[in-house]
Amino acid sequence: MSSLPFHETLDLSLCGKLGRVHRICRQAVTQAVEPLGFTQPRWTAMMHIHHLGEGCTQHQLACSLDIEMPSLTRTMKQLEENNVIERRIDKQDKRCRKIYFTEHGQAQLAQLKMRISEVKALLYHGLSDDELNAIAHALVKLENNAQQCCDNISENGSTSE
Amino acid sequence: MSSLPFHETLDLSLCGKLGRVHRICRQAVTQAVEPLGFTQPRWTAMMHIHHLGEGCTQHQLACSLDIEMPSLTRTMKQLEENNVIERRIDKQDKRCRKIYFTEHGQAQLAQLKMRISEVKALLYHGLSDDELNAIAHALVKLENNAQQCCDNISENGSTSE
DNA sequence: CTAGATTAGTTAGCATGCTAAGTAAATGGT
DNA sequence: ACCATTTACTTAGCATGCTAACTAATCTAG
Repeated sequence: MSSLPFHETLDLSLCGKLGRVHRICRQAVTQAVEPLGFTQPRWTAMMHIHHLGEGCTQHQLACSLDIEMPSLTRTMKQLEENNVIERRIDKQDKRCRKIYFTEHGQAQLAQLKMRISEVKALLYHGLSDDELNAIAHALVKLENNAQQCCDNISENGSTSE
Repeated sequence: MSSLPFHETLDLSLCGKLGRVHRICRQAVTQAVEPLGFTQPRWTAMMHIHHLGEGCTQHQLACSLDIEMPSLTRTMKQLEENNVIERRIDKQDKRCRKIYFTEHGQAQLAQLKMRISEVKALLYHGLSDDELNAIAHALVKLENNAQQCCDNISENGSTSE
């Protein structure tokens, strides 16, 4: 059963497996950081803000997170309500809202980084760097193929001649 | 940038990458079968019913799909409304609803199988069997690690002594 | 300088996973 | 035989992604 080649295994659950692993990994991290008041989209946003640097715009953050603006808007509101970030309208470009950590947010970030690295160690346990790299590259290929797939279909879908 | 080892790449998006690839793959398949009236949960369910054999129960199907019953209930209703399946209460055990394809459903299934195998070929383009197997095994490990992670936390969370 | 296009962000509402809590049937202990 | 538990399924409502359509600010032509 479990010795089937990958493409056979996935015959019935192509996307399913990815989705399932995604959900369960998300849950693992979420459980670890829940006591701090963070859900997955919130902690992910925190880490990316940290990475981009304070003062980044929501647009930059959405690109970094690879999600759409409306998805981000919701998370930003929550983080603001929880008093971990604040958004200040840019003086130069009044459309932009730049993101900063509050003092409380800084402290939370430090906690987050610790907990996340702990969970990450658990998740990656028994997986060599080679395996991790293999997954990463295969995922990138899959993503690109799927992207092309979508593009082709949407082109041919409307202008079919 | 893209030459970072996997664990570095994922530092900021641990679950994110999986989720993204999942979403884009799902979209690729969905676009292909949309003309037939199937969304991802619907076509996946169709394939699994086919695999389990007509007459399977919703519970069996949910296990096969690895989703919860309420998620399945919604999909079953939709498939029934679209006249591709019907559910008959089991004579032996009146709690169970056994699933059968309608005639229309049989025809749709044949169409589905064709389209899906086409998309699958596109998605797997450029990925060797070795790579696919590597991904599959790594995903299984990740899933198991995450599962243990969740279990540990929920144990220690409440009975902490 | 003003009209139209672009860009940043929001709001509204859909899709699909989930959990919690309900119903109805089957099962099991006394 | 009857009450408690378990099982199959449903309903209600949350979480987090999305798209479509909006506002407000900026940019670009003329």
